[in-house]
Amino acid sequence: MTIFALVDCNNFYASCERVFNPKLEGVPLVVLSNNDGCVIARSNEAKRLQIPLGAPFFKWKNFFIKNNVKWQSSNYALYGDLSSRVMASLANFCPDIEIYSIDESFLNLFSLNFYDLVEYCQQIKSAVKQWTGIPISIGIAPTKTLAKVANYIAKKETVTGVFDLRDEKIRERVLEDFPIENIWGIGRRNAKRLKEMQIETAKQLRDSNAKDMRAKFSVVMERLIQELQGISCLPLESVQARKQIMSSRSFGHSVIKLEELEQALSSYVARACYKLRQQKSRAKGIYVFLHTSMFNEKDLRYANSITRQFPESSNHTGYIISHAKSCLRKIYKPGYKYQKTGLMLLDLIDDQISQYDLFSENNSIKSDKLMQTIDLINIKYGRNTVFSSSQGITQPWKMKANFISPCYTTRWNDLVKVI
DNA sequence: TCTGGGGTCCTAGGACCC
DNA sequence: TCTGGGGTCCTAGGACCC
Repeated sequence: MTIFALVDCNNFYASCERVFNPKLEGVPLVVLSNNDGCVIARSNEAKRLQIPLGAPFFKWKNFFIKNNVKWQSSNYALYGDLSSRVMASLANFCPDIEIYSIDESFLNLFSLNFYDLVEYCQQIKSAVKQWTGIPISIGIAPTKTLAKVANYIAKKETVTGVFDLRDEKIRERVLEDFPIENIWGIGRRNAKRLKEMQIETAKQLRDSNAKDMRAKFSVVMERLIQELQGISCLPLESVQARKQIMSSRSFGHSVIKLEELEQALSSYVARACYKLRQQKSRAKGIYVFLHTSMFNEKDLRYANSITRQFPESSNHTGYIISHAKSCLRKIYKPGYKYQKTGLMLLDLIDDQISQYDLFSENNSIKSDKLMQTIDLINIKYGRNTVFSSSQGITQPWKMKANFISPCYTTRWNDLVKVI
């Protein structure tokens, strides 16, 4: 049996910015994507001003100034650190936890059912606020999909920030008013198809024939319908190693030269390989892509990609950089204004079971030690204290982040001083 | 000047095998 | 007139999520 709680941090990135900067409290606040491109998070005040998610900064800047909207570049070091603090706090209350994203967790509260769960969740909420400064909302229900619905209601319609959807009568009333496009797992495409079939509310979808819907859509839709009926199909999942690791960034300015593309790509490889080693995997292949801007109508466009298998699996930054660069040279064409390059590490396997190439001259034990040492130095003294020379020194292609907050919790020099 | 960066799962269809 | 019946693996593409 299961009783799920979905814990969701309210306006997470915006809330993180407020934790150490009280001036941002009570005013409309937005957080910008990499390169200060578009809005990716909004405080409630900003939502009330109808600023849409994805609003391009350069088009909205005047509006922001006029309406006294504050903005910040995104600061993932800060958000990642506050996220792990929130998750650690939650684990204190319920060890049965699945960290679903940077700002969401599912808890299985079944073994705590002897408590009044609504009251228990309110305790969780105030403890997390007190320990981390982050406001959260909690939805309780017998399935994950319903817990998502409950969370939605908790955010919109309650003062307490906790909503319980276990009671069938309450569920009936809520699902009746709940539009299908707000259901977890129904995207724009399927919402449109469902509406064409006169299915517009969660209740109508729940009462449709699951088997028929499976034939029309897929097994995903069948499971979703059962979840709405209160039959749990999606279990709490433990943390699994990623099956692929991606790293890419848009450039601060367009890039034409191959050498600069190589530097950028090498930096992304270094980042991806670090993540790869952290999850104790090796990659057997790589996918490299580059493209020009998709919005620019004046300049010539070009996009290409390439996939390559390695002769032996690896998590060695230097080895993978050399493959990535040779892939890049294959697809690079001079004369274009490139906007982005990146890579995906493919076919990841456990580093314990990897086979070394019998005929390779690489001394893997030695290079493993080297990588471990580099990682340790960079964890202790900050990212990129030691890096590969092919990443370049000046890095003219680097992203813009003109409005970034200090790394209050992860960099000694950025600690808040109390005077 | 200027528009993010990651991920997952499922299905259909082709190649190949016995 | 009239094509066997399984099975696996791989890939591309679609749909969705935060």
